Amino acid sequence: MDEIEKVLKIHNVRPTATRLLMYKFLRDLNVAVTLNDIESGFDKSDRTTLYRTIKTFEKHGLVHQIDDGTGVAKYALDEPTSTDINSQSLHLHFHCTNCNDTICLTDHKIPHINLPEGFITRDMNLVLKGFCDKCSHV
Amino acid sequence: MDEIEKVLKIHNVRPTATRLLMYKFLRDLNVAVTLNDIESGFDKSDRTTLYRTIKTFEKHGLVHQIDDGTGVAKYALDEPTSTDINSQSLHLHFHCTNCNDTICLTDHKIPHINLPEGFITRDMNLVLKGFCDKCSHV
DNA sequence: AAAATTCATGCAACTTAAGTGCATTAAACA
DNA sequence: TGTTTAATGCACTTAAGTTGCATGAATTTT
Repeated sequence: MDEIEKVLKIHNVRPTATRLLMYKFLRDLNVAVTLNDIESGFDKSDRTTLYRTIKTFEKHGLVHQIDDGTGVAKYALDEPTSTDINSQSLHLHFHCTNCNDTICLTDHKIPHINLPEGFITRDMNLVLKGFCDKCSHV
Repeated sequence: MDEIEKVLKIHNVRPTATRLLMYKFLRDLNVAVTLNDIESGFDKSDRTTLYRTIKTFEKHGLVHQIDDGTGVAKYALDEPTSTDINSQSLHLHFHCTNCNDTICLTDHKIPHINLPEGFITRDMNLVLKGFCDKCSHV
């Protein structure tokens, strides 16, 4: 059985053709993608199907959504090694304002923040903006 | 002359009726508001005018836009004491997933992050999510 | 002060992304 | 095989953001 097929099944996602293709598509990139990016990579499939596919992935912990401030949702594969759902979201993201790429800095965790009395933190989102390694020395 | 009128003029914004009202509206809140929130607070004005007004404020450093992950842009007044434009954006924001309020934690700055070689940071956005002080002890 | 210019406002329309309803098709299971 | 459950595709809707253009108000120039 295919490797990707295994991953999907482990996460309780039925391995249909579209899903296998989308997983491969995401895996072969190292940047987060919008639904439009995905759409451009697939000739056949309908936009709605792709939308629902990525949402299915998200619900089952295969991808996480990233809000980089551009106003358009992006998605990136979770680390396959991760067991804890919440640890995924606690890494930070870098958004290059030049090439518009957004990447996961998975080994950069968000530092702890002390909040005022009464505030309970359940999740955090940190996006750094600037020039990525490809765009900084141009 | 009105106090608000002075503030606008200092920032090179002509103090029209709509602008004075919107400034007062924002000042009397302690949460960030969406364009819809603003619209609800004004019977008379047109949506476009309010949109352009808040964008004018933003351009002239009177407000900053906050992206709290809800998908809708929010705005909050800058600290009037600030001289540096960039220091405004470096405080962090808290978004309550219960009441949907988003507030500026102006005296909580974003800690420094060491990035890999080649990355240049120009801006950062940190949003903590969870329960605010009003919603946590319910 | 009148004319000219610049800026603000209001209305309509457009764009883009996100999301839903429903019928059809495919897969899984009893 | 027949039944049920899930996935897909098409059409349509919603919501936020944004622009074009004509009108109205304010500021500047003559």
